[in-house]
Order: sequence, then structure tokens, then C-alpha cells
Amino acid sequence: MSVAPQPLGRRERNKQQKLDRITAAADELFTEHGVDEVTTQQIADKADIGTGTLFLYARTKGELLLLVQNAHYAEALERGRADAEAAPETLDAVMRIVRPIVECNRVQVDNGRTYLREMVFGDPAEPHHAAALSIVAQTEEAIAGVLAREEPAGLSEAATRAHIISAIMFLGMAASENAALSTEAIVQDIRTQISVLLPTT
Amino acid sequence: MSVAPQPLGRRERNKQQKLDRITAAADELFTEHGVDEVTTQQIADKADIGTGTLFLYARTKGELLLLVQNAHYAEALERGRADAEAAPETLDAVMRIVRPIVECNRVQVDNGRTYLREMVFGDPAEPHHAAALSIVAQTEEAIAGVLAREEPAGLSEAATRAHIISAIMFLGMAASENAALSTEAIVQDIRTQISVLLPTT
DNA sequence: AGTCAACTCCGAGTACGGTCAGTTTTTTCT
DNA sequence: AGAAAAAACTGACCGTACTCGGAGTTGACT
Repeated sequence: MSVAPQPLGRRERNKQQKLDRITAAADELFTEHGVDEVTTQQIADKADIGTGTLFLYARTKGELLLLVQNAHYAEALERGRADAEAAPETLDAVMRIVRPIVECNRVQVDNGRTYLREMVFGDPAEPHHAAALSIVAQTEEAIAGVLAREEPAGLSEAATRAHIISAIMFLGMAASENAALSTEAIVQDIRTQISVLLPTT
Repeated sequence: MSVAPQPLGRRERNKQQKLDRITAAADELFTEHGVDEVTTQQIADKADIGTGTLFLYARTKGELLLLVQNAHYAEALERGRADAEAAPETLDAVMRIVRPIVECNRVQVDNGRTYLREMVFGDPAEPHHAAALSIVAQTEEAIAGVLAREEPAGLSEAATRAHIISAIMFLGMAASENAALSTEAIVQDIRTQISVLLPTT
């Protein structure tokens, strides 16, 4: 009387469980205390696994942060992508994609900035890093899609502009000069730059 | 019977000497082996000072890299700034500022990328970090100056565009996807983006 | 059931960036 | 010159991210 198809052996199930426990533990501790105030040992303890085991699931502490934050980022992107469709103005539409991402990133400033740091300077061969880059690519695609509504001719130009917007967002959120700024101030800063970038209509 | 104008006491002279030795040692070791392969201990040994002393002159290893690289960056900027004046076309003029900086940054890819990382994520209160930010500001000013030749009206817009170019340069040089690219490829990548950004003439 | 190879897990150990209490050197004051 | 204060120097020490050799599990095969 088995519940039909259960292709996963005990080994696979255990691995999945452990990964879940690790993700949950890291997420809670990072959110509560900030990534710099949490040791990998604490995460291992909370996930109830050995020190070495932790690094079988995420090769570095940075990967661990990517693992945790990717989920939030992806969700923010999805929300923005949906909102953008309803905005007639190009700049507004772009900002509807941008804003949720910035808000998500600034929930905890240190974690957000460290996340960006890992994204740009981490090892792209690592799986969670690759996932992060994929979300960035999706973000740029979404923005390029909005830009293309206006000028469907220059598709490659839209992609280039989207890439630039990506860079603007990155530095707006990451720069240490902006660390103390409110989320709203950063959104405005980004908006100003994008408005200069967009072709004048 | 003092030797007249010697405003520097022995203490100050010693400090200067030590800083020089540290700078020289760090520069050589970083250039030869790459920042990640060099320990602070090696630098202290080569500079012939104690472990703790090193950190009186640069609070972190990152500051040490900033100290060393700032000099090279400043020089590259100066060269570019002079070259730019002779270029009639705006895009060309901007690229004459950009290119030497990229070339300087890519002399040793890892060091260049780490330098940028420290610039954005390091502690802006530290002196060498502040110096780095100052050079970035000068770079943006130089670029804004070039842009303002074309459209002297929108000064603030020129500054904003210069800031965006700064962001484009940063990510072009820092992104891990670009780590394997040749200097020339990166310059081209940056050029393409800037050409989209500049107001069509 | 028993055997064994492959996979997974573990925590003592390592390396390194950075700190700090104690010492030495320099300057100042009398 | 000598004493006292100030500044600079030092290396033993610490915390932490990450490694590695060996122990423990799992599942395929007979």
C-alpha cells in the first residue's frame, strides 16, 4: 500500500531535509542578526548538522547568503514584473520593476549589500551564484521588454539600456555612500539616473 | 645650531619611512603573486616591521590594496584627462579617459577586481578608501567636463551621465562574467554602453 | 541475509586577518 | 642631564571560515 511513486531513496530525502533545515536556519539567523554577526558554526548548530557538513551544501558563507536571498529577490522580481504591465509610461513601468527589488534588498541593509557583493565578486561556478545571475538576467529581460514597447525597432539597444539600468541599480544599492540612505531616497536616486538614460519622448 | 628648516622630527621621518617600506613591499608582493596569495605576515616581514604595526598604517588588508592601487589609478586618470582634451568627438574623448583606467585596472585582473570591491564595500571612513572615492569623483568630473562641451546647458544632466558611466565602468571591470575577457573586449563593452547613453548627435 | 563499494557526514585541526596589553622609543619639561 | 609623558611598536593571542582524514550509512548485488 505504498503511496505510489516515490523515486527518492532515503539518501535523497535526507539530503533534501538537511538542505531545508540549513536554509531555514540561515535565513532566520541572517534576518535576525545580520550576516556578519552570525557564524557558520551557529548555522550548523541550529540546523543540527556538523560543521563540515554545512560546506557540502554551500561551499562558502557567501553562497549561503545567496541561497537564502535568491528566493526573496525572485519573488520581488515577479511582483514587479506583473505590476509593470499595467503602467503606460515607460519610466513608471521600469520603476515598478525596480522598486520592489530595492525594497527587498534593503529589508536589512548589510545583508542586501553583502548579497550584491557576492553576486559580483563570488565564484560564478557555484550553483547559488549561478542562480543569482540568472535572476539578474531575468530582471534585465523584463526591463528590456518594457523598453521595447516604446521603440520595438532597437531590440539590442533596449537590451543595452536594460543592462545599464541594472548597473545603476547595483551601485545605487551597494555603494557605501548610500548605505545610510532610506529606501525611498535610493529609489529616487535610481529614478533620476534612469530618466536621463531613457530616450526623450 | 639646528639645521634650520627641518619641521619633521625623527618620529615623523620614521613613520614616513615605514609607510614607504610598507607600500613598496605590498606593491611588489601584490603585483607578483596577486592579493589573495599574499598574507599580511609576508608584507610585514618584507617591510621589516611587526605584525601589529602593519595595521597601524592600514586598518585592513583591503586598505593596503587601496593604498597601493590608488597611486596607479590616479596616474591613469591624469593621462586620460590630458588625452581627452585633444579629442573632438565626445564619445572618443570619454573613451580616452576610460581606456587608461581600464588598462590600469586590468594589469592584474584579481587585484583590479578586488580593488573595486574594496572601493564599493569597504569602510569609507578609512583614509585610503576616502582617497579612492576622491579619485572616482575626479574621474566623474573629468567625464562630466567632456560631456558639458557638447551641451553646456544641462550641467546637472552631464554630471548624472558621468555618474552612470562610472557605474558602467565599474561593472564592466568588476563583473565575474567579464573576468576572463581581454582588456580590449571590456573597453569595447563599455564603449557600446556609453554610446547608447550619450544623447544622439 | 551478508558483503562491499560508494556516498555522506563529522568535528578536530589549519590558516589567516586582525587585536591588545606590555615594551621601547621619542619628545617635552624642569 | 634626568624624569615623565606621549607616541609608536610588537608578537603572542583570538575568532572564524573553511579543510580533511576517517567514521558512519545506504543501497546494489549475490
